[in-house]
Amino acid sequence: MDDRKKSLLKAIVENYVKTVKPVGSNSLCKKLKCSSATIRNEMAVLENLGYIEKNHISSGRVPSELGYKYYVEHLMEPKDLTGEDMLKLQTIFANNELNVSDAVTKCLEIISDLTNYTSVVLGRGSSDNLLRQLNIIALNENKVVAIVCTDKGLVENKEFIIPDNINANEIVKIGEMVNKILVGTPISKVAEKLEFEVKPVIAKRVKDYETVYNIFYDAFNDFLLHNTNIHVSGRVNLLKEPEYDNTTSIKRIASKLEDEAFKKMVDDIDGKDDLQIYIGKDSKFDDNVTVIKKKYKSGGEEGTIAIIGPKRMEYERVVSLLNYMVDRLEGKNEK
Amino acid sequence: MDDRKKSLLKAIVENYVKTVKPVGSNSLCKKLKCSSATIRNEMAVLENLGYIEKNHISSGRVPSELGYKYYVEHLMEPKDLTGEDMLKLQTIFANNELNVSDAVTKCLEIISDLTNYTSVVLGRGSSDNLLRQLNIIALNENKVVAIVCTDKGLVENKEFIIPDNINANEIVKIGEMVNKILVGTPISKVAEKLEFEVKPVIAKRVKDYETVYNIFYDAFNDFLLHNTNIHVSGRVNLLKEPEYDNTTSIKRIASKLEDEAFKKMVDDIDGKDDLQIYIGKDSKFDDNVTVIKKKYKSGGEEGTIAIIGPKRMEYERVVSLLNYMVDRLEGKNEK
DNA sequence: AATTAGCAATCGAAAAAAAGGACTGCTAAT
DNA sequence: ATTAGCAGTCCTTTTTTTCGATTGCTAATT
Repeated sequence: MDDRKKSLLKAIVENYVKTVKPVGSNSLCKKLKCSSATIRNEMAVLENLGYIEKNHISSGRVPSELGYKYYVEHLMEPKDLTGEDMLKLQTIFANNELNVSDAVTKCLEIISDLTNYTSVVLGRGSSDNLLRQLNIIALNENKVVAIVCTDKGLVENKEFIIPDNINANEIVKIGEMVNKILVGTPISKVAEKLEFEVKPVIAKRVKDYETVYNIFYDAFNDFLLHNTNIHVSGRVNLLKEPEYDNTTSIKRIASKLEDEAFKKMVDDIDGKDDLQIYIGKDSKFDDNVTVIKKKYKSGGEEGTIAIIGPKRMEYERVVSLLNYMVDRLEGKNEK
Repeated sequence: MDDRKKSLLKAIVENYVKTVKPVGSNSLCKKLKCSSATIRNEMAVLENLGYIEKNHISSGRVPSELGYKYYVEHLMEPKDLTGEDMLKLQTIFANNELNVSDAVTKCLEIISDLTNYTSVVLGRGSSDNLLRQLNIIALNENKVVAIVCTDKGLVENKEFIIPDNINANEIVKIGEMVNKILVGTPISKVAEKLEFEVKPVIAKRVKDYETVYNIFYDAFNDFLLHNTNIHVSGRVNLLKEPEYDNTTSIKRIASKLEDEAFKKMVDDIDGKDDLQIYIGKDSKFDDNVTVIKKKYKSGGEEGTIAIIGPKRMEYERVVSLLNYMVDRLEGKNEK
C-alpha cells in the first residue's frame, strides 16, 4: 500500500460515505491529480487486495468490509467536534443538574438527532455501589415493599406477598436488623453476607426462615443479577438510510429494531474499555451496519453506549462524538 | 340496509380481512346464494351509501372507513376466546405472583405475539394512592435521595443536589417532619398540603425555605404531574402487514413507531371507560390503522391499553382478547 | 517504466410498449 | 327481481428499448 493507494482508498470511502453511490474513476481525477486511467489501474489493484468491490462489471467501486476496516484503522483522522455538535452536547453538562442516567439518555437523543443514526445504552449499577439503606415498608398484613438504596443513589424496589403464617410487621422488624448488618456492604458482597451472616440471624428468629430469607435475597435481585436496563434513541433512523430501498431489506432490518436485538448487540460485559468499531458481519446485528461502542462508568452506574449506523458511517464524526461524550460523563475534559 | 346488504357488507369485510385483496362479486356467490350480477347490483348500492369503495373502475370492492365502522357497530359478533388464545393469557394469571405492572406488560407481549399487531400500554399511578412513606436518605453532605412509597406499593425516587448553605442531615430531619404531616394523604391532595401545611413548617425552620420546599415538591413530581410510563410490544409488527408493500408507505409508518407517537395516540385521560375503536383517521396515528383501546385500573395503577393493527383488523378477536384481559386484570371473571 | 488517451464492451436503471387477467356496468332475457 | 352475457376499463406483469456511466484493454506519450 503506497501513499497513492492509501489516498485513493480514503477518497473512495469518503466519497461513498457522502454520496452513497459507487465511485467512478473520473470523479477522483482532480483530488488525486492524475488521469482516470491511472486511477482505474490503481483501483484494479485495490480490488485485488480486497479493499474495494464492484457491484457489476461496469459499475464504480464501493468499499468492502475490509476496506472500511483499513480505513478506520489507518486512514481516518478524527477531528475536533464541529461547533454545532459541541454546542448541543454541552447543553447537557452545562448545569450539573442531571443525574448520570438522565444525562446519558439525553446524550443519546442528541447524538441520534445530530447523526440520524440509532443509539443505544445498556446500563447497570456498577459493582462498587455500597448499600446505604434497606427499607422494608408494610403495606398491609400480607404485603410489603422492599426498597434498596445505595450510596451512589441507585434505588430499586420490589413488592412481596408474604405467607399467612408470618406477620408483615415481623418482616419490617427483621428488615431493620438486616439493614444494620448489611449497611455499607459493597453490593457485590451482599449475597455472601446474606448467606453467612443474615441467614443465621433469621433462622434464630423465624421457623419458616427460608421464605423470609428469600424475600431479602430477592430484594437485592436487580443488583445481584446485574440486571441491565436499555434505552434506545432514534430507533427507526436506520430505515431512513437510502440503502434500504426495497421492501425486503427494510422489513429485514425492521424486524431487528426491537430491544432484545439491541441488547444482544450492545452487551459486552467482558469487552475492552476503549472505543470499539464493529463493521458489517462483526456487528452482531446486521451485515449492513456498523456499530461503534464504548463503555462508560460514572456515578453509581456503568454501561456501554453504542451507535448503530450504515457501514458507510461518518466514522470520524461519530468517533469524536462518542469519545467526547464519554469523557464528559466520566468527568474528564471539563473545559 | 336490508338483511342481504348487511350480509354482503359483513362478507366483504371479513373476506377482505382474511385475504387482503379487493373482493369481487364472483367470490361471494356461494355465500350469498345468488348470482354475481345480483351482488354487483347490491354492491353498487353499498358503494353509493359509502360503505365500500373501489380502487379503480374495474377492481373489486374494499370496505371504506364508514364500512368498517358499520361493521364494528352492527355486524361483528365477538366470540368467546379460542382455546389457544385463552390458554396463553391464562398463564399470566395462573399464579398470582406478578404485580399489576408486570402482568400488563406480559399481557401485551402475548397479545402482540398472538395477533401480530402492536400493543401499547400507557400507565400511571392511580390518584387514589395514599402516601405511605416519604423517606429522605443522605448520600453525602450535598446529595440526598428522596423516596416516595404509596400504600399500593408504588415507589418513586429522585436525587437532589443541595446547596452548600444547607446540611444534608438537616434535610433528612425535615423530611421526617414532612413525612409525619403527609402520611396517609391521597397523592392527589399532596400538592395542597405541601403548600398550606408543609411550607409554613419549613419556613419556620430554614431561612432559604423556597429551595428546601422545592425539594419536597419535586420529590412528588412524578405523581403530581401524572407522569406516565409507556410500554410497547411488537413495535414493528405493523411493518409486516402486506399493505406496506412499497418503501414510501413503510418509511412513513416506520417513522411513527417511536414512543412519542404512541404516547400521543394512547393518551386519553378523559376518554370513556369502555372499549373504544378508532378507525383510520380517528386513530390519531395513521390513516391506515385501527386502534382499539380500553382503560384499566388495578392495584395502585391505572392506564390505557391499546392495540394497533391495520384497518382490516381481526376486530372480533381483538375485542374479545382485550375485554378478557382487562377483566382479569381488574380481578373480575376469575374463573 | 509510468502515465494517459481513446474506444469497444458491459450492464444497470429507466422508460416505453405489449400482453394478460380480473373486474365492472350495462343491456336484454328470464 | 334476478341473471346471463359481453364490451370496456385499468391494473399488473412481462418484455423490449433506450440511455448513460464506467470499465478494461491497447496503443501512444511522457
